Formats: sequence, structure tokens, C-alpha cells
Amino acid sequence: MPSHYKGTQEEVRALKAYITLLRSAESLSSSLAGELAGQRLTLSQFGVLEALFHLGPMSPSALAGKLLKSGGNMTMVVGNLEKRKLVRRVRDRKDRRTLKIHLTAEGRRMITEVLPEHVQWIRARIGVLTEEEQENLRRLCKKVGRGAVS
Amino acid sequence: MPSHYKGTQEEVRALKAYITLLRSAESLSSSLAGELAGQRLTLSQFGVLEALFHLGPMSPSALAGKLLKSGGNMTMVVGNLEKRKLVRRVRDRKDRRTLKIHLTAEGRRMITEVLPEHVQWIRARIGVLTEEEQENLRRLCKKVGRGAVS
DNA sequence: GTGAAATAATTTAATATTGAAATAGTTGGA
DNA sequence: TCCAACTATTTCAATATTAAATTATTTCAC
Repeated sequence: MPSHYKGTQEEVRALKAYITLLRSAESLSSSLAGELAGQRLTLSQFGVLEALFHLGPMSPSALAGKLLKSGGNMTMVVGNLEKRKLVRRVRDRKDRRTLKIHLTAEGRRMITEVLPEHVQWIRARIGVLTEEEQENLRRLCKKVGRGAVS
Repeated sequence: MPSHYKGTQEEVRALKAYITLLRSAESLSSSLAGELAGQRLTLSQFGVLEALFHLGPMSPSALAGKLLKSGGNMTMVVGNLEKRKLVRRVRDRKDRRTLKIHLTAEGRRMITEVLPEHVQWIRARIGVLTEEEQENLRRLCKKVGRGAVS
């Protein structure tokens, strides 16, 4: 976040774009986290419930892949969801190393309750951009994000 | 991260923009975190050193304001930097409630060593966009970020 | 001046996060 | 068959993060 860096015009332009990108993402996720706090859900917990809801039961490692988090992290997040009986760990009969995480009825109720509100919330926030701007933003972010696995 | 949500076209467009924004920011910061790991610095620690370097000594609460983090968090991050003697807590004579966090000589050496590399790294990552795209990205992110304090 | 309210920092408890080490289970080749 | 290599998950240690409670100090109204 070198917001006061003295450098060439090119450097300053890149830094400004970089900082603004990170700040806007942070702003969005922290507002969303605030919304979810009402349900006593963290963003990570929400991510897990949402993935299970849309993609069906899956293993911790599959969840970690989807959400770009470590395996150890999934153990913790799933554990906290399990404490609240929103998900259930089910051991596979065939390969007893692996688990499938299932939504419980209560977990399904929770995510179906919470999801529409949050879609509306996101729509409202992103809706400050015109249709064309939204697609542009997406294109630019995609381009920047791709350098990732270098 | 409702990447499989079924909804209106408008909702889907907004969600896609939202997800891509968050993912690209995540991708950038996690690569940057990887870079900093070489120096055994976290992103937060880097942020503190950088702020002190460019803006001079300041209080934990001022740092918290700059970096958009909580006060309690600053106690922790500054504490970890102080353990490594990269910063120093200096109690104010006039108002003994407040502190100023100062870079040590070693902290200054560290940030001046690390900063140019990271500017170049950011420039390279953002450099996949043309000059015009960078300014566009910044404009769009700024617009989205502003809805924040609603 | 004194006590109440305000301010700055820290502590605490809970969750998140990672990477590395440990544990448990599977599998394929000698 | 057996064991070495592999895979899935958990545990561990360190750091981050927040919100709420606590401590120390200052300030202000009376």
C-alpha cells in the first residue's frame, strides 16, 4: 500500500490502480461481513455453506480448492459450522481417509434464508456501475487476476 | 461467492463482477504476501512499515485509521514488529496515554530494501493493462468502493 | 479541585489463516 | 503379502483480525 511512493509516472499509475482495487475489494467484503454478522456467520462460513448449497456435498479438500484456502483452514471453518449443526461430516465407506461435508436441514434453511438478501445487497453495491461498466470491470479484473500462477 | 446462483440477468452480471473483483484482489495480495514471506514480513507488517516510512512516526490509532484495521490489531502487529526491533514504541511526555511508533534504523533498512522490489512487482502485475485500462480500473473500483460507509 | 465522561492503548476470547508436522488410510510393486 | 509411497485430514504454532472489556490518563463541567 505505498500510497505516497515517489516514482515514475508509470509506477504511480500502477500503484494507484493497485491500491484502489485492493481497497474497493476490502470495502465490499467488510460491508458484507457486517451484513453476515447479523446471522453470526463469517465470510468463510458463508462461503462454505454457499458452495455446499450450489454444488452439493464435498470433501474438505474440494472446499479448500473452491474457496482458495488451506486444508487446515477448512478443518477449522467446517468444525465451527459443525458445532452449530449447520453441516455434518460424513466419512466415506470405501475410502475411509476422505469425508463429505453435508448441509444439515438447519444449514440449508440458513443459507436459503441468507442468500437472497446478499444477492440483493451485492446487486445494489455493484449497481452503482452501468451494465457496460460492470462488464468492463470484470474484464479488467480478470486480466489482472490471471498473472497469479506465475 | 455465489458463483452458481440462478437469478436474473442483472443479478448474474453484478455477481460476476463482484466475484471477479474479489478474486483478483485476493490473487494480487496473496502473491504479494508470498513475495514478502522471503523477508519474513506479513502484509500487515509491511503496511505498517510503509506507512511509518512515508508518513513518519505515528500512534497506533493513526496507523489503524490508515490501514483500516482495529486498534487491537495494531497492538498485535506493532508488537510483532517491535519483537524484531523494526519499530519502537515511544510514550508521549505530554499525553501519556498516547504512543508514537518509530521506525528503528533496522526497520528503515528493511523497508527501503523491500519497497522498490515490490513497486516493480506491482508495476509488472498491473502492467498487463494498458495505461488507459489502468485508469479505467481505478475509476470503476473507486466508484464501487465508495458505497462503503452506507 | 473533584469526579464523570472521554480518549488511547491493551487485553481477552473467538475465529481465521497458513505451512509444516503428525496421523490415518490406501495402493501398487517387489 | 508387505511395505514404501502416496493421499486426506487433522493438529500445531504463529500471526491476524474483530469486538468487547479493561486500564491508564486526560479533560471538562461544576
